[in-house]
Amino acid sequence: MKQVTINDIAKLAGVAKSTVSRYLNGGSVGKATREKIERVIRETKYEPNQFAQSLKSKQTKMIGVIVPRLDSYAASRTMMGIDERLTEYGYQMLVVNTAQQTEREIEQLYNLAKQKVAGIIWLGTTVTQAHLQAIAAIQIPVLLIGQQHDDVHSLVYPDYESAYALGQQFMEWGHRDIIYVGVAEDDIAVGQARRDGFLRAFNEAGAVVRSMTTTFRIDDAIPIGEQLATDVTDATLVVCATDNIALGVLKGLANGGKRVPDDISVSGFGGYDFTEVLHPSLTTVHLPYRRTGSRAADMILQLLTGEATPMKTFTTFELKLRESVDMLN
Amino acid sequence: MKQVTINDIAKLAGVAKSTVSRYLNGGSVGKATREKIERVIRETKYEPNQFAQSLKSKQTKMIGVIVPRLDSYAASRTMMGIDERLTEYGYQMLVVNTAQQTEREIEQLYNLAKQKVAGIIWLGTTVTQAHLQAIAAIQIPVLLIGQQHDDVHSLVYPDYESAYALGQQFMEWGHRDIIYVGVAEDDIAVGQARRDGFLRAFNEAGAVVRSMTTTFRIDDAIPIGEQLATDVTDATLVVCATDNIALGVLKGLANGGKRVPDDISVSGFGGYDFTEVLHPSLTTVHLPYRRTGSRAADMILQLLTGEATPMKTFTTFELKLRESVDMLN
DNA sequence: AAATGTTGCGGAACCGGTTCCGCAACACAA
DNA sequence: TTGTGTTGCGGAACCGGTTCCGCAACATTT
Repeated sequence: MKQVTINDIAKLAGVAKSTVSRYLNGGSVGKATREKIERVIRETKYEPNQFAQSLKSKQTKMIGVIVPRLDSYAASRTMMGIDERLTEYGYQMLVVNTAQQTEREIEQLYNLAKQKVAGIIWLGTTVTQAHLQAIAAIQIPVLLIGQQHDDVHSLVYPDYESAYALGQQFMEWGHRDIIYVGVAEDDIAVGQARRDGFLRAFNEAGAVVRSMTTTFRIDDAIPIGEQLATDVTDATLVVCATDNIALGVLKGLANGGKRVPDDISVSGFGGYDFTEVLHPSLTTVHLPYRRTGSRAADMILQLLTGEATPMKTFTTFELKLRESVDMLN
Repeated sequence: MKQVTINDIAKLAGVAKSTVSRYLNGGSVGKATREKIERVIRETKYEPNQFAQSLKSKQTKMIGVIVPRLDSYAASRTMMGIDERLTEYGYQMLVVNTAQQTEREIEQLYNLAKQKVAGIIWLGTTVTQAHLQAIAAIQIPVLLIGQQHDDVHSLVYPDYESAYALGQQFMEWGHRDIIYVGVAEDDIAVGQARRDGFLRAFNEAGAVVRSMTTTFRIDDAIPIGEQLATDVTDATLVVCATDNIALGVLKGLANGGKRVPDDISVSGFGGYDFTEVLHPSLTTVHLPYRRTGSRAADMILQLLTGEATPMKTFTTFELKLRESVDMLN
């Protein structure tokens, strides 16, 4: 069960180890020797030691992936997409979790660099100076998903545009008294872009909006729904910044005896699979997480080869207009 | 930006590199030299090269985690738990995805061994001879989660017992005409143990059971629900082998105009978070995925140190009796 | 036939650590 | 003073690859 080394191969084939190495890396090797080496390698099932290789080359066939949470739908789907493509190209995905702590993101950037990953895909929530500094320092291609910054290659969701589009749809359907449930602003994409997209649509139509803030956790949104159920309000629609929030709000409303969409409409954002099988099915924006993961893998691989790659790329989106939002007209 | 090496440290501190190495690994070093080395290391921010270390030691501080799918709730939660604990102990998690293909599990066992992970946590679906052979061959501790086999250390969910308990509860509530929606038998835990647990409870009470089989995908369960909605049947309860199946069945029933639990009851299995916020909230069995992940991390670390560890450990479970199943009496 | 170019291959150095071995310096017991 | 243990440290080998350099053998040109 001992490791077969290049020395063993060399000895068995009766050549120098440098020749074996050259054979493995496509250098010039004569026909006769090539065949000898080939045979020995096949027989011994030789596989090069990756540490020895990396020690010399200062590189690995790994792409680091920094995720804020392991158990978010978006992160899972994105990881699937990344992994799929990476595997095709003989790369491996090294996932590191930051448990939503910004400092850990920075820590992990350095850490991944120490581990000599070939590139890093970063599912970001916010971009700070410390991030940029780290990225500049580590000298490794970094691709940012979900947020944008001029100094980092990024693959971004059209949060603003899709929120605007969905908002316009709601306006068209006659909703004019809206409750918006968002998240804190330090998440630029979700906390700001989505909100601003919606607000623009609402403002353009002259709608009344009441804004509230919660977290990404379902549980925190339930009381908001309950509150809304008891409030005396003329609002016809609750617009939520994520599907999870919508889920909590729906629950809260149900707890308070309100029916959706008969008493009030609710929309989500993100397009989790199961939003379709809810009853009522949830109106939301579908973001192509998985495909985005695949594209991210493609892009980081491109960056590795030094190919020209646009700094910023937008993904598509798709409005899922379903039962949870009523047409008033 | 160049790597600082142990040679640099040795030179700067005016000692031999072996001394530096000894200092780093807790060997005997005099006070004066220790302080010199300490200072130099601090000033240069020296960090040992992991490849060089691994090359010599034939080990890494990584634990491989083999998962069938990256986007399953159970897998995500389990990974969280694993990662949490591993991080505490200075280990890293290397996740590999098998996309539900058994051959890839085996491939990955060998692959992880090649990468010299210290241990492997395997979220299994089925245990074949090829698996056992691989595990024996690679000479690395393997911990199996979710399935069991006498020859492999395993951490297993009480699928049978919890299904039996939940089934008994349903019997107590007076359900006697049951539809069971399960998955294929090649998943021992889900396809067999859960089913058998339920069936035992149903049989003991003399209930009538009709069994159906589907996949783990929500979409595949929808037609089943729809079918059930139109069928002329006296069944009062649909028992599903997973929450996802329950979700699909619920949708199908809703599509067919059936109300849950008024017209018919539905139960799930797994205890996904959002089953609680569904309306109606779903009766299910909660399995402690996250904690199990943490325990798995503990156990694999124990195995590494050669500590005695039981071959088989059961986790707890918790019945979540909620709105989706009616009490008939 | 001599000069020049090409190709195949071996030797040695190197990547950055760890570890074994042996020597020198010192303390302590006899 | 001599002998015996410790302790601290340096030198060298080693882990398993890659790469540079140079030499020999052969092919090609003049």
